[in-house]
Amino acid sequence: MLQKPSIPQGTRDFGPTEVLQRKYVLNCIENVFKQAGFMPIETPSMENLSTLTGKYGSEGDQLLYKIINSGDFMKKITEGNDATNSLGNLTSKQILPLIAEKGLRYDLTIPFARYVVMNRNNIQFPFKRYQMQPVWRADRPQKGRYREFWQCDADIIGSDSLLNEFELLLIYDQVFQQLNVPVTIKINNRKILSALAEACGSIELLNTIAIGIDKLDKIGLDKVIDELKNEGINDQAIEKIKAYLHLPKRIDSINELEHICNNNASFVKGKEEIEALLVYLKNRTHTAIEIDFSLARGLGYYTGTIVEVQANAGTLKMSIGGGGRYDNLTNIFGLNGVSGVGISFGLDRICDVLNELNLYPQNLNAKSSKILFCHFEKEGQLKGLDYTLLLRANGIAAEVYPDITKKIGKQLDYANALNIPFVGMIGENEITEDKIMVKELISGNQTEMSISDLIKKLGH
RNA sequence: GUGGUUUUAGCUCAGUUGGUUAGAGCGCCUGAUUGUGGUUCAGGAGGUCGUGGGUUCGAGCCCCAUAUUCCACCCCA
Repeated sequence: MLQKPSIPQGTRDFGPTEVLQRKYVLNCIENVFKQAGFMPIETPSMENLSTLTGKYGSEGDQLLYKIINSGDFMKKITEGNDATNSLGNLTSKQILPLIAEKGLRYDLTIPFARYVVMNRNNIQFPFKRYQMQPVWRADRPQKGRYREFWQCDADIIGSDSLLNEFELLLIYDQVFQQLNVPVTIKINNRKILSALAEACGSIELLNTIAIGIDKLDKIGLDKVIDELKNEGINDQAIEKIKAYLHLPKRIDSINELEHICNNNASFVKGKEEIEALLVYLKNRTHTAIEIDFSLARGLGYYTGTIVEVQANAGTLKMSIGGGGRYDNLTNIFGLNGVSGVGISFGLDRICDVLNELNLYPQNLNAKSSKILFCHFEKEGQLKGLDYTLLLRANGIAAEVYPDITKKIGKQLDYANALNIPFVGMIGENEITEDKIMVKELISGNQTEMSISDLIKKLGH
């Protein structure tokens, strides 16, 4: 049965060019991570569902890919007393834990927290780790949004110091400078948002308010206010939020905030943290850093500094990186009093931006082979093979045209298509003279030379 | 998860109110050039029209289902 091949929605194949482009970005990020003293770890693609569920909010749980149990996965259901009758009455939510106990990881932070708790006795704190691996989300795909994508995370866990925040911002600064991507780094502090929520009546409102004001740049002030009213925020609180959102994106605004938030405890702490971070940042970074009190970020576990990176050029409006401080992430796994802070690079979106802005180095997809040996019969091919091995032994990448053909044009086409700069032609004359006709494809110039001269020519 | 959109040759796309054998450009192959490519000229191959049903004498075109693409929500890297 002939079947048209396809891949699942939201996944992609990467050809040689794309893989090389992705590796270029990965290398850049990894080098900066290493230079800043971070050590690599890797965790499995799948985690126990109990590790993943409930960590990303109810929305997040729905986006988790679940892995159906091996073997007779219906056993636990059919074993029930009134099994056959009740099966139809069970909801998906009730059936799920009976048939699936593993899921694909949704991000790298939760698996990291799990790793830290499991290895706490072998870890030297503060622990600086980086991790570059794919993650999966059962989201509906669109531009810049995939079901399988890579994150590159760096986290420092086991230290409260705001120096860590600074180090991570510096990593953003350096990576995007090296990649030549103009970006804006936005920072805020969850404690300021908590202070606002408290001033509006209750800390319970934090999530509602955060989600609302996070949309400010996208839908505008009026619509944000409308949404918050619909969520049941009272008029007095609305006035406070309005005043909050009217503040210019500058650190000076913090003084106005003091009044809006009644200078409550959360506010005082948040202000302290932001100001301490600014001391570190002063004159030490090149990227535009924006204090944006409307930045909220979705993931629920952040408790202090939050950060998000957006490209200033190109059409991608979504963030290409983000992170923040989480004080209690390891608590859920039974380890208290360990604070961490981390950032993440969205590899796929960064690659999308580089692609659109044409920021990849020119010769990235050039084949490493310097020369292709062409020939007309078996004898020439064998000669070319010996030359190839000799060149490789001298550290020069080379290859032989694999098929025997009289058509030299075809062999030249091949070299052209693959950006191999030289061809070495070996026919009857060359064999008897023990020479190679070396042609440079760009200029079309060709000269006959011995293999030792060729090694010298391509040697450096 | 909600609403819309896309799918026709290897690629980018035409295809009229349903009507003979579904087209173009680029690419590919062959030859002019039996040992010299990127130019030119001549010729050629390649399509179950995303998939499965239905309506019709007749469907690329109309209807239903499904997959996929992109977009807006939701949310997020």
